[in-house]
Amino acid sequence: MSRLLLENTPKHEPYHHGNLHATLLEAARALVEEVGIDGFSLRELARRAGVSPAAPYHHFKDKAALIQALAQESQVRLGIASQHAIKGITDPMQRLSALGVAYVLYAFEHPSEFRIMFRQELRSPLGELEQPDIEPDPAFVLLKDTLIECRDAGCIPITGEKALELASINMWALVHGLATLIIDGPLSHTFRTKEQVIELTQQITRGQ
Amino acid sequence: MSRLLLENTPKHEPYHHGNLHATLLEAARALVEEVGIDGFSLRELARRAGVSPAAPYHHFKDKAALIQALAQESQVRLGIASQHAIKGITDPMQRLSALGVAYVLYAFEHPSEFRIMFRQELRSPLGELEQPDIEPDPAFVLLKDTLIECRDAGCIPITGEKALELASINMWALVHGLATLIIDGPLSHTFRTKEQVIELTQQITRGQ
DNA sequence: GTTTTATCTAAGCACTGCTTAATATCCGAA
DNA sequence: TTCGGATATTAAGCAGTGCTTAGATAAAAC
Repeated sequence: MSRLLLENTPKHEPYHHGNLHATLLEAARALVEEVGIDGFSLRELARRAGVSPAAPYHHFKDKAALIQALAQESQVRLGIASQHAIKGITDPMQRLSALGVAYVLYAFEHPSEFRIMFRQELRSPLGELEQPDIEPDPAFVLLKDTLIECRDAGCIPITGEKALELASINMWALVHGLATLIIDGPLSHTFRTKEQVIELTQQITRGQ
Repeated sequence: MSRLLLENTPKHEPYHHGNLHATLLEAARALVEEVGIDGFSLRELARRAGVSPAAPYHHFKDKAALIQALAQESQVRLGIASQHAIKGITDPMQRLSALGVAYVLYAFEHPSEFRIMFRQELRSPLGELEQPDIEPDPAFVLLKDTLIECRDAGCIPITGEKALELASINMWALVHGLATLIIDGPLSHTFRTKEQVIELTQQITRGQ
């Protein structure tokens, strides 16, 4: 039983350095948030983890693979944050708005993480088609589900599967664009505080 | 008279290498489009321009400054493309839609250029507050103007300056998010051809 | 023709990603 | 208990990078 549990989590811990794989990811997250994705280097990461510059290459194929892993973690975190945001809210439209705010807020509070999630160039350096499975973005799934709730409750007129797809793309593009403009674009000068960001997002998503 | 004209354009051309400043920008644009922003290097650029690795530093403070200049050029180009897109169209709502399509299409056809325009990290490496003036994005100005046309024609109910600001942010975020999701996000797998992109954008912007 | 100014190069420093070969540590079997 | 094999890590080095400093070259100004 406990054996099964151990086999489930593929960590070979009590070897040399403890669990370097996890340590690297953790340190990488902090480093990226500190110096940005362009200032991020594997050597500095190794330095901070207290290992040699070559050590990370035994846990990640290359720099891009590590960043890819980081991006996947962030996707999960964003999904969790989204679920947290709608917990306790019953009205479908309010759930939808809360999801939007959670999305933009996550970008605002973890800008480097957010950027990494949408930088395809970083992930597969030369189209090596090595992505094991196109895992669906959990935040997007949640958004789509909530949109269905809204439709079923009669709040939004959506007829047909295609209209649903379009509506979800619409909503996603809206909050994603808002997030990008706020953290990297011209809106960054105007909307600085968390409260301003929340208010703007609510106003924008309400208009839908 | 012609002297005045020459003084207007600050090129000191017939020196050493001809006009290296412009040559560098041109070659940089091609190089970035070819290898992406992360694969772009000043040394390779110098190589292609046929000058020494140190030469570009006499025309641009550093790599970030060159990319900044490139981004500014792209902003102008996007503005021109937008103007081109609405030329001849009189109906305000159709003009608005055409603007949206032009925006997304520009991103689709010049993805590297588009990314550069929205990568603040690249431009001022350590917040050196050296940007001379916050020049307004020409494409955004055009969008706002067209939105005013729509309001004045009675197509969209907008009351007050603040509502106008919100509506333009709304529209901008929508097309910007769409563009980002198409070139860097999950929609890149679904929407591949120019025709697909145009159709999607029209459907999305029509829903507004 | 000389001086001044603009333009470019040569050489080098510190850093990077990544590879190859050798080394340390642990685990399980003889 | 020893030992072989798998696991984890290091050392050393290559090619490439951004950027700086000092010097060379050519055009402009006088």
